[in-house]
Amino acid sequence: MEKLIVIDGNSIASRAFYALPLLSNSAGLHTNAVYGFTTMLLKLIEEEKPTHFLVAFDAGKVTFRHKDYTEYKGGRAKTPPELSEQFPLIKELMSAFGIRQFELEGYEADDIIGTLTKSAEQEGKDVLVVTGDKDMLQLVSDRVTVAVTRKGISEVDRYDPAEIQAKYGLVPAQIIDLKGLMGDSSDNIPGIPGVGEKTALKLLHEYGSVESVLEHADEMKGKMKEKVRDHADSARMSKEIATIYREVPMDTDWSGLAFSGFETPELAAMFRKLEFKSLLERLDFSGAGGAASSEGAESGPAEELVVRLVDADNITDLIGALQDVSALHVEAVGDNAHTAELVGAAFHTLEAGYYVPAAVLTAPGAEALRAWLADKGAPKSTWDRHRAELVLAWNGITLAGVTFDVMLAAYLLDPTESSLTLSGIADKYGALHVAPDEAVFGKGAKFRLPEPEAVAEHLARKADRISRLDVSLREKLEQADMKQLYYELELPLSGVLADMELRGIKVDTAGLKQLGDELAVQIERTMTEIYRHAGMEFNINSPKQLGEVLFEKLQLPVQKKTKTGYSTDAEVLEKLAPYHEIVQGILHYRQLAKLQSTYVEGLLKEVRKETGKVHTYYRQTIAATGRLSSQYPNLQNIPIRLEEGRKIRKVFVPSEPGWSILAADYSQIELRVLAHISGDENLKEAFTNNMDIHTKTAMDVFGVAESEVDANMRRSAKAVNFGIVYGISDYGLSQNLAISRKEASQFIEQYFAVFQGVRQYMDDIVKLAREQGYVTTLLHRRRYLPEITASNFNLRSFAERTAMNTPIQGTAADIIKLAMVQMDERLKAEGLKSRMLLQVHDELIFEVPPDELETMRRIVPEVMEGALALDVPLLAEVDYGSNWYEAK
DNA sequence: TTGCTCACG
DNA sequence: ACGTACGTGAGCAAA
Repeated sequence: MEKLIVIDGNSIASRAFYALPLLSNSAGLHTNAVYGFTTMLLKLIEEEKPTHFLVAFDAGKVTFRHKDYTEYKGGRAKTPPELSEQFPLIKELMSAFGIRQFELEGYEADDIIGTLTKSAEQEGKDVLVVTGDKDMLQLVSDRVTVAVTRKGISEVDRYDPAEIQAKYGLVPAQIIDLKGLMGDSSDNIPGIPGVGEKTALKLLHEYGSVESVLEHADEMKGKMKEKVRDHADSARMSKEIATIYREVPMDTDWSGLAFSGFETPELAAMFRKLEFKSLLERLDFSGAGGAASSEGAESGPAEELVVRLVDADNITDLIGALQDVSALHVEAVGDNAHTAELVGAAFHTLEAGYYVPAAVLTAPGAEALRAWLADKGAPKSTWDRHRAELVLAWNGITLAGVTFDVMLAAYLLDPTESSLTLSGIADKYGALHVAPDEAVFGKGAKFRLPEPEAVAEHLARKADRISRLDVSLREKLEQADMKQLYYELELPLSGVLADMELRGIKVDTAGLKQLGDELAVQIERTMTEIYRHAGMEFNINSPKQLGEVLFEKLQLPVQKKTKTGYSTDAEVLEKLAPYHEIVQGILHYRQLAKLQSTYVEGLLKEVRKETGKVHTYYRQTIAATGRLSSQYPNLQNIPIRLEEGRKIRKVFVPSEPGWSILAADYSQIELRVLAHISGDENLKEAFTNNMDIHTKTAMDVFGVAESEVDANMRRSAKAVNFGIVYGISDYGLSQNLAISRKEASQFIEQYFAVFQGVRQYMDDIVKLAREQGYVTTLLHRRRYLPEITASNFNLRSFAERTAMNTPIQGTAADIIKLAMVQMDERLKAEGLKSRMLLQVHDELIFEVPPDELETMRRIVPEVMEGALALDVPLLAEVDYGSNWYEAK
C-alpha cells in the first residue's frame, strides 16, 4: 500500500524551534529546530512507514496572497535569525534522509500541499499531511489525513473527516468559513471582529457558510446583526485568504517522491556535524540502509571485514602476521581495570582481524604473541592503553610499544566529550560506525557475553576503527598544536600511571580496623544522644527524616531548601547550632559516619587480601581541566583538614620494613601559574621574593604594613585569592566569607586595583574565549566553552568563570604531570629503588628506602621545581615519615 | 538512577 | 534582575 507523507516544512520547523530550548553544537551552530524536525521525521518513519515522502517549504517574500491583501501575515513577528539560519541545515538534512523537498517562488507550502493532495485524491492514494497549522484541516478527506502538532512537536492530533465532525460539527470544506468568520490573528486575517470560535461555529451550524451567514444577516439580532453587516467584506476576503490554492503549476507525479532507507553515511555525517550523539547511537549506520536495528549488534550487509577466531591450533597464523598488526583492542568486563575480567584481545591487520579469547591469550602456545605485546620495538595503537596495560598485567602479560592511543587523543581534542567511547569517537570523527558496547554486551542486569563469534566480530571491528582513527586523530592533534602535549606528556604519563597503580600502596589493615572500632563506639554514643534530644529514633543518614525531626518536630527555623525538601547540610546545621543541642550532635555524627563508611569500611573493601595493598585507578580522561581523577578507592580525598580524619593517613605505610613515606607538594602552584600567565608584576614580585602570598595580598588589599596584618585580614585575603583562581564573583566571595555582597565587591575592587595585571588577564581571557570558542593551558591543552556566548545569564557566567579558571588549574595539572614523567625517568636513570605511589593534584607521594632518603629529599623538589620554567620560581616542600600522616 | 552530603586539591 | 565560587569520587537514601 502506497502512502505519502507531506510535511509543512516552515510550520514544523518553527514549532520545533519554539518548543525546544536553543541548543547549539560546539561550533556555535543553533540546532534546536533541526533536532526537533529530525525526531519528528524519525517518529513518522517508524510509525507510519511511508513509501513516499515530501517536505514543502514557503518560497519568496511575496506570495500571491499579498497582492490581494497587503496586510497578510503583517502582524507576525519577524523570523528570528536563530531560526532562519537553521533552514539551510534542515534542507541539507532532508537530502541526507533521501527525502525530496519542494518550494516554488510565490507560493506557500500550504498551496503546494493542497495541490499535491488534490491530485493524490484523484488517483485514490493515501496522504498524511503534517503541520502545525489548523488551517490545513480544510484539506482533510477520506484519502487525506492531517496531523497537527499539539503542544511542542512530539504529540500530534490526527484529523480525518469524522474527527472534524466530532470536534467542530463541520465538514472539512467549512474550515475556511470558520476562518472567514473568526479570522486568525497570527496571520493577520481579520474575520469579523468580536466573533471568536464559539460564535463562528454557532453561525456555521445554523447557516453553513460565510455567504449564507451574510445573506441571513437580517434575521440576526442587535449587535450581531450590526457586526455581520458592517464586516461582510472583511469576512468574504478572510475566507478567500484562508482558502488554500490547489492549482499550483507543478509536477504532481509521485514517482519522484519514493522513500526507501535513510540510514546512509550522508545522514551519519550530518548527525555528526550537528552533534546529535543520541541519534547516532540510536540508529544503525553500519549497514547500507535497512531499518533502525534494535539489536544494535552489527547486522545487515556491513563493510568487508575478515574475522579470524584464534585458537590453539591456528595461532601460528596470527603469530606469522604480527609484523602487520597496527592496532589492537583489549576487552575486559568491569569498571575497575585492576579487577576487570579479561575477555580477549583483537588484532587488526589490513588483511584480517584476529580475535584471541582470554583463555588462548594466557595459555601455553601464545608465548610469541605475548612477547610481541611486550616488545617495545613493536609499534601498536590502542583504545585506552592505560586500562589495557593494567588488565593484561593482572593476567601476567606485559604491554609495551604503544605509540598511539586513540582515547587519549580524543580526550585532548575535547576533554569535555560526553561519550568518550570508541563508538562515539568513531562517529564523531567520521570513521565507520561501530556498535556501542552496550548494544553487543547489554548493560546492568542484562549484561551477557554473546557467543565467541559475535565477540570476535565486534572486537575485530573495534580494532579496525582504532587503526582508522589513529590516522585522522594524529593529524587533528597536530592541527591543534598538541603534538608535544600528547607524545611527550600524556602518552608517556599513561605508562607511568599504570606502573604506580600496579605497585599500589600498603595499608595497615589492623590499624584501620582498630580505628573503625573506636569510631563505632563514638558513633553509638553520639546516636544515643541525638535520639535523646529528638525524643525518638530515626535514620540520621536520611536527609528527609532528619529534616522532619529538625524542622517539624523540633520547629527549628528553616534556613534553606533543596528541590526535594529541607536542606540539612553543614552550613545550615552551623546556623542552627545555637537553637538546639541536637545540632552539634548531628554535625559530630556526620563527621564520624563519613569516616567510618567511606574511609574505614570503604577502604577496607578495596584492600587486596593477598598483598594488603590498595591499587587506585587513576583516570586520565575524565577531568575537563586536565587533572587526574582517582577511583577504587579514591586516594585523592583522604581526610587532612580535621585531626580526627587526618588520622586515617596513619594507615598508609611503606610496603617494606624500614622504608619511609615521602611527600612533596607544590606551594601555591595555582597562584604562581596565575602570576606567570597574567604577567602581573606585583604578583610576580611577591613570589620572586618568596613572600607569604596571603599576607602579601592582605597588605595590598587593606593597605597596611606586614606587622599590621591580623589573622582575620589574612583569612579574608586567602579567600580572595581562592576566588581569583576560581573566576571571582562578589556573590561567591560574600558566601565564603559570610559578608555582604557589597563588602565582597569592595574587596575584589581593591584586589584588582593593586593586581592590575590579573584584572587584565581576566578580561582578556574571557574575550579570547568568546572569540575562539576555547581556552588553553601553557602546554596547549584545550577546553571548549560553547556557552560563553549563551544569552542565558547563568550559563554564560559559568562559562566565563571556567574561562578564567581552566588555564590556571589546567596549567598546574600540566606541570605536575610533567614532573611525574620526569620523576619516573630520573628514578630509572639513577637506578633508585624508591617508588612513586600517588599524585594528589599538587603533591606526589613516594616510598623510599632508608639509604635513599637524603637523595630523594634533594631530587624530588628539584624535579618538581624544574618541571617547567615560569617567570616565577616554583616551590616544592618535602617531608617524610613512617606513614603518610607523618609525612606532613 | 538521582539527589544530597561531604571528603580532597 | 538574573543566582555561583573551580575541579573531582563515594556512600547513603529513596525512588
